Amino acid sequence: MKTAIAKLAVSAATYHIDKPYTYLIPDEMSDKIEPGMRVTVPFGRGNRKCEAFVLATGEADRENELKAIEYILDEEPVLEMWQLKLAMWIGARFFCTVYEAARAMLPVGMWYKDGKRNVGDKTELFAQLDIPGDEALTIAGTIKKRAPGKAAILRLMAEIGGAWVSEITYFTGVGKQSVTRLAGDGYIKLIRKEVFRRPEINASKNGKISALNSEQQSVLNGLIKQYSSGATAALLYGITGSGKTSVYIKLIEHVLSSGRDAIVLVPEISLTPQLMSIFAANFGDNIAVLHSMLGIGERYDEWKRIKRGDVHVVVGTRSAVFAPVKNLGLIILDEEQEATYKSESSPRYHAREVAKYRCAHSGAMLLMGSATPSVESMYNALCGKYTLYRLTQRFNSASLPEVMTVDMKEELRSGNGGDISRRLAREIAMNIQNGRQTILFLNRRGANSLVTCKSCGYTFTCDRCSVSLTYHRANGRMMCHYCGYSRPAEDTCPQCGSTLNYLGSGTQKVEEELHELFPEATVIRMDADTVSAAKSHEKILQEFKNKKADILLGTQMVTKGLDFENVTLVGVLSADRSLYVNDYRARERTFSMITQVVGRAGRGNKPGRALIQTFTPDNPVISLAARQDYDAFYSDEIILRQAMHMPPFSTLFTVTAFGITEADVMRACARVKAAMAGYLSGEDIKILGPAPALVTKINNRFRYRITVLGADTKKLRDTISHVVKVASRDKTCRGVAVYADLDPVDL
DNA sequence: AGCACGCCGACT
DNA sequence: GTCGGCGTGCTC
Repeated sequence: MKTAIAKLAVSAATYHIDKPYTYLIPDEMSDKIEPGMRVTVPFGRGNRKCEAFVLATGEADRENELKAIEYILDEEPVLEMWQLKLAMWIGARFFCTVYEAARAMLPVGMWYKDGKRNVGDKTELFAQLDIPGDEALTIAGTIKKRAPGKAAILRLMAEIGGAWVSEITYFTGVGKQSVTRLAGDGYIKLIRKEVFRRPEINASKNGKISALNSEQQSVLNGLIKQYSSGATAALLYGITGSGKTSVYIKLIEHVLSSGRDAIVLVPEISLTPQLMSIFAANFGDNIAVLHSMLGIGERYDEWKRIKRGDVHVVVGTRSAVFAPVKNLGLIILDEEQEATYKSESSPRYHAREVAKYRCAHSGAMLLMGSATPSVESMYNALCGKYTLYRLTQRFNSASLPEVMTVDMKEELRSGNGGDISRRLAREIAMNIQNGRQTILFLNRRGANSLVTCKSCGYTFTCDRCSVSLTYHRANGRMMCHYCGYSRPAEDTCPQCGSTLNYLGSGTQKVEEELHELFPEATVIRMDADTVSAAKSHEKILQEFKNKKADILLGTQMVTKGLDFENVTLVGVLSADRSLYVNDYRARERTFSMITQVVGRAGRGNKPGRALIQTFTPDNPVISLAARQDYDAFYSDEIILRQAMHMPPFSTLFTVTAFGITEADVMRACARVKAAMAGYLSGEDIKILGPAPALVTKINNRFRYRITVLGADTKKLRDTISHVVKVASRDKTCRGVAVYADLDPVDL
C-alpha cells in the first residue's frame, strides 16, 4: 500500500537538525498540494505548530508513523522550483536552514496573511456599466432633473465603461451612495477588485537617456555582443562621473527588446535617489522597486506585479536579487564592492553570489559595475573569469578635481588641535565668498577603538596579521581580531614618546568648530542622528541643492551618488580612520570611500577641488586615492593579499560562538578549532583565533570567532558545517550558540 | 531552540 | 506520598 508523502523545510528545525522532513499528505489534500506551497505541521515532542515549505511530493510504502500535514496555507505555490533549489544551495553555501533561505525570497507581507496584522490583498470597489452606453445616456437625460448626480455618473460611465468608485466620486463630485443606488437600479454593477499600492518615484525630467558618447557606445556594443552570445559575467569599471548608468539603461532596453527581464541591484536606495529617478524616467510603469523604505503593503504589491509578469525591470536592494521575474536576461550589480550586498543575519547570503547562481541557471548575463571594483572582482576580471570593460572619460569631459593632502601631524605641531586644518579653512572661506558650496566628509568607520599617535602617526599593528590592534576598554588591552594576540595598552607612543590618542571626533564636534570658524555660514549636518529624525535623507539633500546652506557635513551618506553643480570643494576629515581597522578589506574600503567622495567635487562645468586631511600622508592608500589611481592601488593590494593568503587567494570562513559566559564561549571556540584542525590536518588551510569579534559584547553576550582561510572546497565547507552542528550539541558549553559565515564584511 | 520525560529533594 | 527542580535526548 502506497501513501502520499511530502518533503518539507520546517521552520522549527534549527541549523543542526535541518534536513527535509517527511510528512503524510492527508487524502483530502493530495490533489491540492504542490511544491513551493506553505503548510503548517506539528513538530517535535510537543507537536508545536509551525510553518514549512513543501520541497517535493511523492509516494512511499506505508511509512512507520509519520505525522500529517495540518493545513495548506497557499492556494498556489509561492515559490517556484528554481527558488526551492536556490534555497537549498544557499543553505549549503551560507550555513543556514533551507527554511530561512526560502523565507528570505518572499516579501514580509506574505507572513501575516492570516494573523492579526493582516496585510493581504487590498481590494476596492470597481464599477462597470451593465447596460449599453447609448441607453445609459438616454436614461441620464430622463433623470437629469430629478437626480443630477446619478445622471452625471451615468454619462461618465457611458464614456469610459468602468472606473474605480473612488475615481467616480472624485471626478463627478457625487457621493458614494449615488453609485450604490445606480447599482441597485441595475444600471451598473460593482465588483470588488484588487488594487496595487505603488510606491512613489519622482521621475526626473531630464533623466531620459538619449545619446551615448563614443566610449560608452563601444562599451555598450561589447556588452550587447556578449549578451547575445550567451551567459557570462562582466565587470564594468568606470571612473566616477563616466556615466555607467547610461550604459545600464541602454543595455536594459536591449534586453527588454529581446523579450527578457532585468534586475538592477543598488547598495541602498536612499543613497541613490538620483539613480532611481533616472530609471523611472526611462522605464516608467515597467519597473518595480523593492527596498527597505517601502511599506509592507507596497512591497507585497510590487512583488506580485513582478510575479504576474506585469513589469520587466526590477530595481532594488539586496533581497531584490530574489525577484521572481519570468524570463531573466540580465542582473546588474551597481557599486558591486559595497558591503550592503552581504546579509549580516541569517541567511547570510551575498547578493553577488546569488546573482551569479541565478544568471548561470537561466542563461542570463551578470554585469557588475563600479568606480572602485572590489579586489576580488577585479582579480576575476583580469583572470578572464569576467569580461572587463572600462569607462575612462568623465561625462561632458568634466575634469577630475584637483586633489591635495594636508598632513594633520604638521597641523598639530603648529598648534591647531582641531579637526579643520588651516588650509581647509582657507579653502572653505574662499568657496563661501564665491557663493559655492562645500561637502565635508567625516570618516567614522573604525570609530574610537583605534590607537594612534597624533604627533607621529604611529599605529599599533599585529606582527602576525598585519592589521591594526584595537583597544578594549573592558580589559585595558589592545587586541588583534584575527588571531587573538593582545598586549597591554600604553599611555605613550613607543616611537616618539608623546601621549596617545584613544578617541575620535563626531560630526557634532566638527559642526561646532565650523560655527566658530565661519559664524556667518550655514551648515547642514547629515548623519544617523539627523536623518532618522523628522527629516529624510532626500529632504536634507534637497535643501542643500537649493543652496540653503554653504556646507554639507556628513558621514558615509555623503559619499554616494550626489551630483551637485555648485559643489566645488570636498574635504575629507580623518581620511585614515578607516584605514587602520583590523580587517583585510580596510585598505580597499578606505580607497573606495575617498575616491568616491573626491569625485563629488566639480561635477558641473566649474572645476572642483578636494582636500584630504590625514595623519599618515605617506600611506600609499591615501596618496593613490588622492590621485584617483585605482590601477596602482589594485596592483599594490593584490600583492599584499597574496602574501597574506587572504581573498581572493583563499576563501575566508568564520565560526562565531556567543553566549553569556565568556569562558564558555572561548571554550566552545577552542573546541571548534581543535575539531576542525583534526578533520583538516594535512590540508593547506589556516585556522586563526579564537579572537574577539569586532563588536565583542552585544546584549551582554560575548562573541568570539575562529577564522578559517583555505580553498573553497566541498570538504572544507562540510567540515565547517559539521563542527558547527557538533558544537551546538556540546553539553560542556551550554548556553553558547555557534554559527558559521562565508566571508563576513565586518570581522 | 523547545519540549517532554525522568529521576532527585522538599513539602503538604 | 506528590509537586517541581533541571539534566537528557529527540525532533518526520
